[in-house]
Amino acid sequence: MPDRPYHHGNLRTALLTEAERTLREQGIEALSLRDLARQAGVSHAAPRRHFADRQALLDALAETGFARLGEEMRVAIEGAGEDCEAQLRAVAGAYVRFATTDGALLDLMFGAKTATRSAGLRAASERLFTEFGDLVRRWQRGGALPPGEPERLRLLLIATLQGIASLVASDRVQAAQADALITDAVTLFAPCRHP
Amino acid sequence: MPDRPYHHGNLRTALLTEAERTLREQGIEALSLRDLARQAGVSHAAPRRHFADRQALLDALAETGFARLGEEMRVAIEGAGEDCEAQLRAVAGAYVRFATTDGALLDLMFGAKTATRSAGLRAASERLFTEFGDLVRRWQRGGALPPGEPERLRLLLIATLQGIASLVASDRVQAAQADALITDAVTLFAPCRHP
DNA sequence: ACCTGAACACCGTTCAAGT
DNA sequence: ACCTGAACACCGTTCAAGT
Repeated sequence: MPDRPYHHGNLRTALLTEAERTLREQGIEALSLRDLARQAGVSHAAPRRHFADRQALLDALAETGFARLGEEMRVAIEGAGEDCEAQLRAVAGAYVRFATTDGALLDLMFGAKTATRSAGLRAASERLFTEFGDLVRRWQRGGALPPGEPERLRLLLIATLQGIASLVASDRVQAAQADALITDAVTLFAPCRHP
Repeated sequence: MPDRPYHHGNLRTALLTEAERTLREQGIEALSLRDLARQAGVSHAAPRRHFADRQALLDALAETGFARLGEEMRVAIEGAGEDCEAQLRAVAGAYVRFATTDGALLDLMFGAKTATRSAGLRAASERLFTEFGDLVRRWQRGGALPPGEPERLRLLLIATLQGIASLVASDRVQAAQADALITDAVTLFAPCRHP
């Protein structure tokens, strides 16, 4: 008589949750399908039902990463009030916080050739990028960003945030330095304000 | 009678060269010490003399990556003439080219927690960052960058370049888009030129 | 100093079989 | 539909021994 039901019931979610934690605490090298199966209390072959291979699990992790980053950005904006520059600063802060706590996950999200790996991953990534497009247009109207083609400005903004996040995640920039970096970036993007 | 000498003679370099190629052509998942040893014609335990473990090889790869990126930047500057803005554009172009051809290597160079992994890697990374400091000061004098603390501007410039490179390496931005992105970035950094 | 060969524990993946 | 258990090929790492 087994002390757990034959069907786990929620194996896919359990694997992803545990994988995200292992990734955060021990890095990607420590992430193994067999180990995850062990921690979930299923056989090593069970994950195969939910993820075709290890790469599929990593893709799914990146996918949820994009969704969570988007969610945390929205929360940051809501807490920042009406001022566009404050919103921009808040989004940058949320992005940096994400990089600080989940640097290895960010690697999975923006690693080489990640854009076209799976349909779900691409879709999640594009959702975030589309959201940035909306934000850029709003912030242009509010005067926190200079005029110009929103699509081009959007890519430049994402690149800047991702670059700052990359420096933070790789431990080349500390928390205090990151704040200064965000300030400098916001000033740089602000329409013609530097002396 | 062996058809090759007992001592390889140049195993460390041979392993690194082959590893860089495999990384470029097949990605990091395909990189195995045993496979590299096979291709070099030595036993699977031989690489141990030169790299304590797999991570040490990856660190060494990242280290040579920083050296090569610096070298390619210097070459780009020399080919750009005296104009500071042309030099800035050339450096950005070299960085993007590096990201295009060696995206997986760039992941190793800027992945989570890479800054403090080995002394050699940290030193190589700091050499490139120091070089950016010199460039920023020169470009500030030449009018391609706004005045202000060079150390802060340096980080913002590196972040922007690294962010653009990240979008390129992950296939979220194509070559033509990358050119536009560089143009926009140079314009953004140019002292008060946007309308 | 540098490399070999055997050994160990671990992993991803496959597949026939079970519930 | 979901999971098990055995099997296979591969890997990183260790170590006594060889040249």
